Amino acid sequence: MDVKTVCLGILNFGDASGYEIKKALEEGPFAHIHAASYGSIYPALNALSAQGYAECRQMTQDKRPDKKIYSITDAGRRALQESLLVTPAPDSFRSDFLFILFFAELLPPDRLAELIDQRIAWYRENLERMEQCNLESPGHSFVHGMGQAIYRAAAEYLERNRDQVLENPTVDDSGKETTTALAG
Amino acid sequence: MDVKTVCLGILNFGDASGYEIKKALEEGPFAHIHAASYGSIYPALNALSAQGYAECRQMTQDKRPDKKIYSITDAGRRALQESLLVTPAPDSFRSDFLFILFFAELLPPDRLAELIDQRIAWYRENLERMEQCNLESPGHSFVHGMGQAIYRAAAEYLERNRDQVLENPTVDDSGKETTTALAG
DNA sequence: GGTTGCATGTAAATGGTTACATGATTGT
DNA sequence: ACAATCATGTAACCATTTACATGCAACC
Repeated sequence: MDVKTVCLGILNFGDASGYEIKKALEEGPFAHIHAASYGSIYPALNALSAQGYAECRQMTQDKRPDKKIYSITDAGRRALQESLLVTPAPDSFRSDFLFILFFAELLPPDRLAELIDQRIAWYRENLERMEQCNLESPGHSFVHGMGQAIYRAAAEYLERNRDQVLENPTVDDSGKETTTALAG
Repeated sequence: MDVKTVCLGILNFGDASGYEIKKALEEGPFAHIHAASYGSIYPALNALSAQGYAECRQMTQDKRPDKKIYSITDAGRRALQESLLVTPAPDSFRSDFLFILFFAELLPPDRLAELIDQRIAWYRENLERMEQCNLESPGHSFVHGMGQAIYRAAAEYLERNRDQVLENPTVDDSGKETTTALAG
């Protein structure tokens, strides 16, 4: 699912500019599903226009820079519908946080505590923002609810196990022999 | 957190070959934290050796291709510890599944059901595999437990809400005017 | 006077993945 | 006979990010 398809999907919800698409992807309804930078959004919108999947009208604004509002076309709607039918690629997930946590024993305990507390705060903030959010479609509600369920579980886990991992004394690994223990 | 650092981290757990590192990343203890392909792992291991962060010894095996077993060096351990102290980049997450679900109304109901059921099965399989898994360090247990908590929440959510989203009649969007509704 | 928000865009660099090349062994 | 597992590596390709370029308005 490339940025072009993502933009098309957002346009299917309503007309938008590149700037607004970015916002939808980071704070709006599509937050945490697929991030993208301006460097990929603007070229994607140009490509969509060139293919006839989107139309663009210029908007001169008062006391604001000009805007380019994109609308999805019938061809675009058809293309979107088609791309929704392909087998979805497996989720791609990368977490520096979890990677670092894996080596909890190698971290200064106060740093570990800071890391976990920041993460709890992040989940809580997002949960709050998500709760006061108007849902426009069944699909939106479903995905939104799933996100909340996951964040709630993550936050609760961190809160419950925070002290346990902090109490564990930091292992002094000098002279510790390394054994291959990667299976399972 | 690039593939080089990830390899270094895995080597800190124990000696391994490139092939074994890949396995650790997809089925082993590091599964679902950071994926990588051979095309990035092998060059990373070469770079690690060139920098003196890892050492390599050739292993001629019986009835198997030769192996190159890498070990982390003291310099490598120091480099790893340093990279664990930097502020972690925000998690990067991309889900075709959630993106598609967002447009549940545009999908054939049977396709929607198939998608959700496959996903539930995926979570359940992984949960089972994770339960019968030996944990080697406090960090490992912590991350592992968090992964389980999240997968359990996701699976339960899908099971609870599966029928609700399927019962919702598919909206016929012909002639529906599009309004900008991306905020919040 | 500095930062944030609005607004669009490009070029270079990055950091990967995919496909290819090779080949023995074991299981179906 | 065919697929899968083990095992390493390269080169071409790809999508996307980062940094740069520009500029006005509002707020503190």
